[in-house]
Amino acid sequence: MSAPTRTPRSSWIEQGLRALAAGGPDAVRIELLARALGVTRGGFYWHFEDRRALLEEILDTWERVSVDEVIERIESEGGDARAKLRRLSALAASSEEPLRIDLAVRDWARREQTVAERLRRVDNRRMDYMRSLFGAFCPDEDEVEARCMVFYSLWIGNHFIAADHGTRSRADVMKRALRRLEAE
Amino acid sequence: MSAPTRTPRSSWIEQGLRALAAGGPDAVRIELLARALGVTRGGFYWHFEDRRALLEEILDTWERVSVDEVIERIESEGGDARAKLRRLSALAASSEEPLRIDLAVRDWARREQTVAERLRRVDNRRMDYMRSLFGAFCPDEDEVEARCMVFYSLWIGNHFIAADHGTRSRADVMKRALRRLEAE
DNA sequence: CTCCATCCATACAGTGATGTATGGATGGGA
DNA sequence: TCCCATCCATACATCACTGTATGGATGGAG
Repeated sequence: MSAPTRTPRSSWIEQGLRALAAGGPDAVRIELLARALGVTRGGFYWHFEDRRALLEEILDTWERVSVDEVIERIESEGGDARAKLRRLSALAASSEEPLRIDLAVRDWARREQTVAERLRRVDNRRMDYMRSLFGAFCPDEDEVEARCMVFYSLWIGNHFIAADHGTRSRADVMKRALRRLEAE
Repeated sequence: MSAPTRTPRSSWIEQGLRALAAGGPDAVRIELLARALGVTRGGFYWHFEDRRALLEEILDTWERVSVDEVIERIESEGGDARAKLRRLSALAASSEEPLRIDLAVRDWARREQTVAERLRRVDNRRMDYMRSLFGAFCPDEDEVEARCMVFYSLWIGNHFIAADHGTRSRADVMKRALRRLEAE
């Protein structure tokens, strides 16, 4: 062991994730990351082969974290399936960075096959978790699948849809939309 | 009148929309559009002030067309509200260019205020149309709003979500998810 | 046939990024 | 103390694109 690694690999990845969340993959520019980190690009090419390699690692960490992060956060507080679903929808309604990364990756996946595959793995794992929650109080498997899709679509759509709702707030509309998903 | 306008304004906009659909706003590069049109950038700057101006006009045409296009297509074939909703969901399930533009704009709007405002206008007009359809057989206004949100979220989410559904097809799951929206 | 609106090609200067090469700087371990 | 792993700065060549300037080309109107 030696030298306290001043701007380690992980710093570049973290900054890259921030850039991805803010402006999509095209905003992940080494020059800009370096400026944000207060250094020049000098060290970057010591850590990474090229920009492509950074993008890969950014996706690696996203894929590794984005499922566990969500599930652990929900599971940690206990409660029954309905309570967990309510917390999950509350989490999905927030606009924190992890969620913004999620949306950026989702758009990115539309034009890059490799990204699409990662997204598929993430979505499948999250779906599995949701299936377990809905399955806890809903016996019909087709119905469970449909509710998962509605739930997840609301989760995503909430952030991609810009409509107003008259006197109602978005939160109210979401509440009502989610309510019937909890039925027997 | 004179000269048959070989590569008119509209050609640049159309090509721009294609690029936007395929790769997002960052893919709308004048150089590339010119190459795709078989000309050089020479004529571009005769038609447009700069790249920004093209982007504006691309959004203008998208905003002008993307609502009417959808509604006219649904209304033209008649039927009752439920039939129209079924045709609307079928249309939303397709993966044609207009829809891909829609998704690209949706992501773009997350980082550009002016784009977000346009999207808001479009989403509000579409929501109004959906309200009229659900309102035709659903008396409770809060319920109408919730169903609109679920419907529209499925519409959008269907393309941003990459999950599999075991033995079921996505179409089956969507069908089941949409079914209960048609209830009294 | 000529003219003019319309459009195109080319050349140029400039910008902001990528990736490479090289010579440090820095600080903990031996 | 000095060595070496780790990281940084700088300079360079290159690329892709933007916007400007200018001199055509083209073809219908008159």
